[in-house]
Amino acid sequence: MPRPTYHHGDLRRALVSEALELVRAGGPPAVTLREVARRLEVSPAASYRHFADRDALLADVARLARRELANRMLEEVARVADPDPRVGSVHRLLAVGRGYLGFAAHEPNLLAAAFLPAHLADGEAEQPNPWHTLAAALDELVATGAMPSERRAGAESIAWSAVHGFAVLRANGSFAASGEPDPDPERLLGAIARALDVAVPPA
Amino acid sequence: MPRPTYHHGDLRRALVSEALELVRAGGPPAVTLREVARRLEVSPAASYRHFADRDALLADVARLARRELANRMLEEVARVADPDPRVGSVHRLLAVGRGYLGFAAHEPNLLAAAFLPAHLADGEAEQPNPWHTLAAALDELVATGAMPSERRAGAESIAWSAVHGFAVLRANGSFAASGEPDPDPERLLGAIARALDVAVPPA
DNA sequence: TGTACATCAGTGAACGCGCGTTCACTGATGTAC
DNA sequence: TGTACATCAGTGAACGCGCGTTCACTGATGTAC
Repeated sequence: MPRPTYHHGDLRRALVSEALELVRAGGPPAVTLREVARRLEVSPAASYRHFADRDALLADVARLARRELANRMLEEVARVADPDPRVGSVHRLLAVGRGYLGFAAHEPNLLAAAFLPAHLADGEAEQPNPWHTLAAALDELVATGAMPSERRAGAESIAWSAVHGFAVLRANGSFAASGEPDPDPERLLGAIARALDVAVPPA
Repeated sequence: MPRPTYHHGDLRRALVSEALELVRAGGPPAVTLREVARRLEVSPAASYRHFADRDALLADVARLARRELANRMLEEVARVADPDPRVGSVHRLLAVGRGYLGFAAHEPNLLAAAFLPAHLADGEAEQPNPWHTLAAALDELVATGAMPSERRAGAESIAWSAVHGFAVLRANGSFAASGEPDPDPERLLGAIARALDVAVPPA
């Protein structure tokens, strides 16, 4: 059935979300303007009414992917209910990492897309933002005394590296190929806490 | 000047090494059979005398990249001269990580290529091998008492994740984009040691 | 040492493909009066 | 409320491109006698 009207209504949004589906299934290289148009039953030239070129479309996909990642992290954080501020702050840090790893496990291609270039307009900030979510959790650790303040500087890059590397290596099958078939994400989170001198309270 | 003889002499090796140069400059997608042939001044069909298809060529490139990575790690390990076995074992672990990070910094595209699928024949093992190099360093730590043996299980995935994530995030500009412009690799290595409960002796 | 011939490693032309992008166009929408 | 017209968001055909791969071929090499 052809769409009822000549005009689509919300083609821009439809293009981005169809592109996101293609990424989900086949990674960024799977996004072609022609395939997106085909799925939307629209001519290949139609997308040029809304995006300058393929890269501009992908940039929007990347933003969406980053937003989904950050949301996933925040959901996991919101789950933490411990009333003690210090204990809670530790569990919130772990939750941030857990959200990242969970997202990566369910949507490996979306994680890859999140690292595509951004095309941000000047002064524009992405909200919510994975990096800031991590930074906030680390700040809270210092505030509650769960992490020594000397460990704060550069802590983002340590935590992020560990979690990201784990996600990538698991996704591309490197662990499996190396005889470490299925490493435990919780163990990695514990290792990160140790690296930051954060004492993990018993759950 | 056309090559002196109709036959090339060692086209297979030439194909792989030219492909490796293309990867070095532009990553795996930059490898096309036609471009490789062009640079070697050989017809596009010539490569089919030596490789079943493009993937088979890339698989060989991947092996070479892995070997270069492992060699870089081993070079760094060989630099460690500390006579004390315990102290030496710690420095050798750090050297393994330093080799990985150095390789990644100098050849980001080769690191990516190292993770392409392998096409290993049955029972064939790659030697030297990045994973085994890391595993050996960890074994040595336990043997010298520098790392508690309870930390040994799963230690590869922790160390590898941190180092790989750091390499990838630095290469794709994520740190820079997040306001952490230039995190210190040595700091990361220290964090890994802490995560594994390895006491780092003063250098 | 010389010749016949099988094998090997190249050639060059062609195939079909899907892509991004441009172009002149047209149908639908919305605004001014 | 109705009509004229500008604007907007699509169409469809075409462009040029570079790719992987196949095919019948041919020049060079090496082996048997």
